[in-house]
Amino acid sequence: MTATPLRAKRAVPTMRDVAALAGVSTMTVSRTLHDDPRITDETKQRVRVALSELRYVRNDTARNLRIGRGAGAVGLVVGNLANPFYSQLALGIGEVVEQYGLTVMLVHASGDHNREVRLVADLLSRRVEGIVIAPEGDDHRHLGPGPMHGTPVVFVARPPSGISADCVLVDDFAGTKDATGRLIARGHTNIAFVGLPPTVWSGAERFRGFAAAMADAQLRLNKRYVRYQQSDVMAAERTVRSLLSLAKPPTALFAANNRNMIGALRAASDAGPPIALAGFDAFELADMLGLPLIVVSYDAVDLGRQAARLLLERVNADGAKLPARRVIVPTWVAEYGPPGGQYHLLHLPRLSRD
Amino acid sequence: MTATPLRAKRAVPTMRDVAALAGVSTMTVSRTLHDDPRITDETKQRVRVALSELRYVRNDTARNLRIGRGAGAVGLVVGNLANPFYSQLALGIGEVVEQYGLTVMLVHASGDHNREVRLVADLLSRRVEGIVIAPEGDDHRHLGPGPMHGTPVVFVARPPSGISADCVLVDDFAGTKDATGRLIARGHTNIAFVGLPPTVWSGAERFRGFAAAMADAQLRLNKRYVRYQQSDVMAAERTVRSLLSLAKPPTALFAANNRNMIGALRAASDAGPPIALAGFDAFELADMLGLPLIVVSYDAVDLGRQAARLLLERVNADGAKLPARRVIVPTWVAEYGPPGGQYHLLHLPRLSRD
DNA sequence: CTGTTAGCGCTTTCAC
DNA sequence: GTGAAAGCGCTAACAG
Repeated sequence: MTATPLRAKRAVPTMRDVAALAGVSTMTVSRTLHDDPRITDETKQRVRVALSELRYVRNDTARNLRIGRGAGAVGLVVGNLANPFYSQLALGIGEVVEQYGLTVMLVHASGDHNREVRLVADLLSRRVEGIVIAPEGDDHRHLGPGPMHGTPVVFVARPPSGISADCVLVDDFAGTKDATGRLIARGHTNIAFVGLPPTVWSGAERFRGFAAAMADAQLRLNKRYVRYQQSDVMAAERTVRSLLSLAKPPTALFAANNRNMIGALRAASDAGPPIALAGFDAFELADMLGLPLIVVSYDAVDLGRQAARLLLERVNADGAKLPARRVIVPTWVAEYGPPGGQYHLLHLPRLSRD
Repeated sequence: MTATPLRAKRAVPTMRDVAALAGVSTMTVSRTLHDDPRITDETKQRVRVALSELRYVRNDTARNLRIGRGAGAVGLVVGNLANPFYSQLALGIGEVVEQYGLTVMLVHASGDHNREVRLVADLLSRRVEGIVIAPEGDDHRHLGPGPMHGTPVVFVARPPSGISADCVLVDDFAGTKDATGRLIARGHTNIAFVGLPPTVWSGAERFRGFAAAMADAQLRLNKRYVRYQQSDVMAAERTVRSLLSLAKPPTALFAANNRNMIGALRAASDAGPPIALAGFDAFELADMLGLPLIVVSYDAVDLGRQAARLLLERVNADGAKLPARRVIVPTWVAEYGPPGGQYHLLHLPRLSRD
């Protein structure tokens, strides 16, 4: 009875194994893999047989170390993967970087600044070629050229503060102003704003757009109609419920993002004074709710693509100084209403009915 | 993986630089980083000053090579990141692997088998510690122990075919059977099935659950009510529209996934014979549509967690043979209806119950 | 045409 | 307590 060695931790074959089997040196194997024209076809053939015999897979970790590259990956730091914005972003980035033989290392900061700092350091020690980040907060020192040792960083959705870097932003201001203007055009004057924390850039910009539309129409902002909070469906629902129970409730509101809009929808679906809704971020089935709705959309996948392109330009620039660039992704506004077109009748009763 | 050469020769300091600055050897730097007790506190202090002076970041690529580890990452191969199932999966996996100091390398196969084969080979050459995959098709040879050289693989949502591997599945059969049973309990006998291609496992299982519920109720399957197609909203919409225009249209249908359900909703919202809807996969706002709806849900984040746990056990088992395991994630059924409870009156007029 | 040498940045081993 | 040497798997540079 022969003691068949338990194949414990069968090591992945290296170039040495292939070379030994083919009776050549490792360099010949390496050159065969790169299809170096100087190697004889017969030799190549022998090597290829050994390669497939052993099912050789090149160790890119070792290769990258030798050729002075990093991990051959770009880091993507997102806040909340459950938000479709981030999955679309990842999609767009992956699409572009893949064409350069790079992959995406995805990490999830969960909205925690300290965690983000740790994760960025971690990506750095893994020697990613660059980082795309939607940063938390407005302390971006850990993303500066010093700590990053020149590893390129592209900001998405928020501009860098205190440091200089490329960024790709959404046209938060214009989108919000446009949508708010449409509420006003429908005759609303008492419009609430269910906002994000004003410390986050998009929150501030969207509020600015809201305020600009109001000012253009010579409407004054009612402070009791302006609320801020973390992006959270339940919190938004409570906020909107409290708005609706005011002595003089607003007749319309602008929800500063997807999550707030969903919360507003839930609150508005309860019995209560009717309210017209507008908000930032498209969401599936918006058109199927049978409710009058104004939605600001943008192409998050394209935002990812653009961010990846900026990043790769910088990676390839090889230390040459490019000026910091800022790309603004456009928004558009969609309006949905009930199928019968009984918009005002059904949902804006203050305008034509009651 | 051969692509455009990227050369980014950034001047990240190495241990040699730190050692030189501190006037010690690289070993002392290494030991200081690991807080080796044999190094004097004064020496450590000197090294630490140099470390922070240069903002040293360890090169984990080199470290992993030396200590015989891979990339310190797990590969995640998904079909369609735009599907929330995959983002939730990524979330659960990230949550677990991060506790072991690993990151997630995310790649996107876009439903293309050949692409998937390439991407898996690529992850392998990057020496990921393991792979979680929701594979396309039923040819899983590229994921067998031979090509993978023993790199652990965990299948999600579909079981391995032709090879043995761990997998985490959704209880497609039970969920579908339960939901279909509820349609039957409401008096429906003419029930359509808007299915996935029967070649995908979850498609087959969901159909099996549907058929089992019908058989239990001694109802016969009407072939004209059973349709299959790619998971695509517009295709599903067309399919359901054609079902509704049959001489004798079904009074209810089961949509085999999220995408098909959305398509069915769109078709059913047109003028046409009313139809009761049931389907697989939760979706946001299901409860807000004001439509009678039966939805099969499951916890995709937890599915990711479980997959990651199986994978890590195998990674840590270090070659010891574990038997292939199969975890089934449970489903539950939620029923939604219009707020007024006028369920049948509004949407199932053919029924006289209640 | 093919092989040898050296070294990417780190850590294991052994010497002092 | 600290350092020198060797090598993880690969490839650039130079031999032959």
